[in-house]
Amino acid sequence: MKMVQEEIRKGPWTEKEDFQLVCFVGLFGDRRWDFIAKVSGLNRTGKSCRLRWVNYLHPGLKRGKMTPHEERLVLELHSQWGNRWSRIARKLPGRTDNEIKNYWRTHMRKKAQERKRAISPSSPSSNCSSSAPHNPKVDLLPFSETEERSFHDTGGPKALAPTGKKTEEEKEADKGYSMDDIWKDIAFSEENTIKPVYDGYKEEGCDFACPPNPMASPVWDYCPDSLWRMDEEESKMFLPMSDQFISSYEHGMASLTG
DNA sequence: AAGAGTTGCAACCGCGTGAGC
DNA sequence: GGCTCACGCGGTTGCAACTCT
Repeated sequence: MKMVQEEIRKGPWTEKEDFQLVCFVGLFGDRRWDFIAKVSGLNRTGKSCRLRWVNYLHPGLKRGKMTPHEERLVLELHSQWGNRWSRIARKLPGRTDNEIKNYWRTHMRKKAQERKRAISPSSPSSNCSSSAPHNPKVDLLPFSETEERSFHDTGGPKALAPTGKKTEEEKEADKGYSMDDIWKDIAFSEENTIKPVYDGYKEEGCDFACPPNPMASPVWDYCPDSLWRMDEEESKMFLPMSDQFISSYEHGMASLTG
């Protein structure tokens, strides 16, 4: 029993930590993160544990490149919802909000650069007349702000509807024109050439109905199925036994590596 | 081959929200 | 109703891997 509070660990996770986390999530579920962080013996915050689980260790995760279908879906949904990454992620089983966010940023950065290159040689200041001097991001916009496209500034088409109650998208729009609105604009212009492919994933939540992916978290191989069927009562028996997991991890590694 | 620049991704941070007291 | 705490989300950063010169 350690009496001295060790320093909270940060930075990249080790395989050992991953294994510990997977096991304890199996025992206690993926809700009580602070609790898991404490009892697991990982010197991590609950937040950090949750993030690691959601973005990397979750069994339903797909890994690897986005498929063209997924890419289109991201564009489509982003044009509807804006930067609601978690919401978008629910429509892409096996993809995380972080992954989609990263994809979007890098993808759109590229597009912006390409667009800039395409525009700049012939008309370096052609659309500057309508842009605010203190708002350089407007230079990237492929079109001036008009009512036709104003739904991007308000988070999507729904926001155009004159409803009494503000939708989440409307609230989002109240925040003003952010950097990401640029990406929205770019996406919107793409949208005109890309046919929507949204094919009716279940509306409610992410059910991870995708087939098990062999690329998904390797740590799962080490964790016995039976762990996942334990109820909380049973799991209490394992509470003080994080060291056991470590040794079983080492055993698992040893058997895998021969 | 080596250094500089770029890209992609994992992880952290800050804030908003909702549940429990 | 107000307070506290944990969780979830979106934005941002850091760094390893990759590409270019």
